[in-house]
Amino acid sequence: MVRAPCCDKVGLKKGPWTAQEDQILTAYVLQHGHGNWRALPKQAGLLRCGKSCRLRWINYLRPDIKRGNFSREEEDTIIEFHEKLGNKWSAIAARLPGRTDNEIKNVWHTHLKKRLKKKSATPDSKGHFTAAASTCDSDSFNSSGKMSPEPSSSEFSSFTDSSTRTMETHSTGVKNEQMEEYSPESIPEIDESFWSDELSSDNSSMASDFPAVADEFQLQTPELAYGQISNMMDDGMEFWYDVFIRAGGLQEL
DNA sequence: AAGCACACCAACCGCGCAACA
DNA sequence: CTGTTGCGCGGTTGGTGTGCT
Repeated sequence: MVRAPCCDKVGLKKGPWTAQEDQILTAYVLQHGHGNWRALPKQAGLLRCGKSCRLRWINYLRPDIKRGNFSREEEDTIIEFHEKLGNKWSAIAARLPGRTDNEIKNVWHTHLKKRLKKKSATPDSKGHFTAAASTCDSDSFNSSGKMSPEPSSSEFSSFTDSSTRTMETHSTGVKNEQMEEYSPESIPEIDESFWSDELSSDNSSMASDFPAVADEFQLQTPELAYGQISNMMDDGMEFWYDVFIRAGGLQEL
């Protein structure tokens, strides 16, 4: 059977999401749940296809999304399960709470594949290193047939670069239309404890305001919901605060 | 300073599958 | 059984930032 592409309707928007669209989608999903993705954009007043909305929500807007650099443990988990499962990114993502299949896929293609190649590289008889045949493919080489440059400072320098940029920009739409309101100095630096489930006493005391949010996202506790939302706010995205309030996530201020 | 190549990642595309009428 | 619909997955693309020459 032949199915028309889901985004073929004239008037449906494609490309990067704007902050306003993010806001509308988030508010709608928080209030009503996603239910039927196909019908959601129409009901929410978005000029997007349901597929696009679903992708945006799953890969970016979900409050339990974990951003920032991958820990060594996470990298090892990805490698381990990729060995077992192959390119089953969703299955691998299921082992890494807060990480999306898309993110894992990107990390694999941009970092871990190279890392494995490097590991599997063996010196030839002249003492030169060549990639093992089993892991060598065309994208190791540029058009002129030379090896792509490896990170210079350390094997994982690109992870640091990646996380820094991720924290600074988040997405094209947010960066362009929302994040510009915040100077880089105004955005607090975020350390590893940012994503920890360990809660401060502050979080615990405030968390009673977040049962609805915790329930909505099947987070373990209201404390966790509060922690995640606080993270967003700390990240300079104050407009999320309004979104959650409007969605009924806060009982009172 | 400008141009180019590369790295990164958000988003799109097409397909397969399951549920349902 | 067949066709339709919706969802989820994996592969791919395109835009943007960064670093090098």
